Amino acid sequence: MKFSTRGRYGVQIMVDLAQHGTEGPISLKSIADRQKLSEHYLEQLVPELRKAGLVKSIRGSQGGYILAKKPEDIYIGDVIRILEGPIAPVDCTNELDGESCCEKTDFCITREVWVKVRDSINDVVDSISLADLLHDCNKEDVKRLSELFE
Amino acid sequence: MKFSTRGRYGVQIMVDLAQHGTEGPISLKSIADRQKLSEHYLEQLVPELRKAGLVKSIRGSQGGYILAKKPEDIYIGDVIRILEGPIAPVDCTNELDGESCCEKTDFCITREVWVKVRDSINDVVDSISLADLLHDCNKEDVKRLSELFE
DNA sequence: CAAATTCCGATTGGTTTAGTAGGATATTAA
DNA sequence: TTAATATCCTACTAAACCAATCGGAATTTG
Repeated sequence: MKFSTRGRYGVQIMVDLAQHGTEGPISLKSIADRQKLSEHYLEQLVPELRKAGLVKSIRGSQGGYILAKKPEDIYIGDVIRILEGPIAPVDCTNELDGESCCEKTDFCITREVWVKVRDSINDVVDSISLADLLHDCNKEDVKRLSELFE
Repeated sequence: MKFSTRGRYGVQIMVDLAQHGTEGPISLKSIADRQKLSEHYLEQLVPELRKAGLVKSIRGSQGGYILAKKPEDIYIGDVIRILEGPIAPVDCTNELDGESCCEKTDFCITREVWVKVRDSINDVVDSISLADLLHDCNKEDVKRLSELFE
């Protein structure tokens, strides 16, 4: 029960863009350097965020990416679902009715568990915006930075 | 973000045992037949549930498995964690402090997301007992059975 | 003893994951 | 106009993981 690197790196990319977005387009290279990730691998992920309308790209020299919306309007759930596909702890929770997948078992008694888990995860990630994360991050940054001088 | 078959089958096994547990030891073969699963594969899973104290085994002819506790005292979360390992959407949420894994990123801003997801999943699966599932199942069974005669 | 059953370790085929390789296209700056 | 910097795009690959299978050994009942 793990998120893959796609969702994790995706959130890191968005946070990085939010933190540096005031400085004009941010190149993948600079994100990869800061976050210690493979630039080439990120190249596979960011276009999907672009196609989904979460970031905009500027090609060519001095180009890069910027957020397509305010951090307040970008939810972590969207980032994760774009890169990982729908959040569904088991496949049959994706379907509208549980009929087609569950004829094997006793009327799919266990389905209730997976549906509740699915809804709970989606509720959490859909309740956290990029702005929420940044806000906490800044407070944390200040705290840790000040600790360095104690 | 999926549970593997280990957790899913594990819950199915426990539900099956709860449904038929009054009839003495239940063989894996009968569970595998009812749930349409590979008996040999289940053989890998059930011993782990036994070692964890969730089921008891009776060896030899006419042997099988029975629940080791009342269905009210068996929580789905335990079944899943025994078979899948700790529920942690990313690895670093397993650690007591986020220090050792997160030096790469900007003070691990994103960790907050994964911690909340982890806690939310655990809360859900730890709030559902085997008895809860059985209760819902029986109502559903009755409803569906009656629909067959309409 | 024969059948049924749990128990145990090794192996396998397939899929997924995380990344690499190599280049095409677009833009800027010198 | 040319060199440098970027995004963009399609393949490919090595390693890990998953789901299951295989082949038996040990235990108990009838």
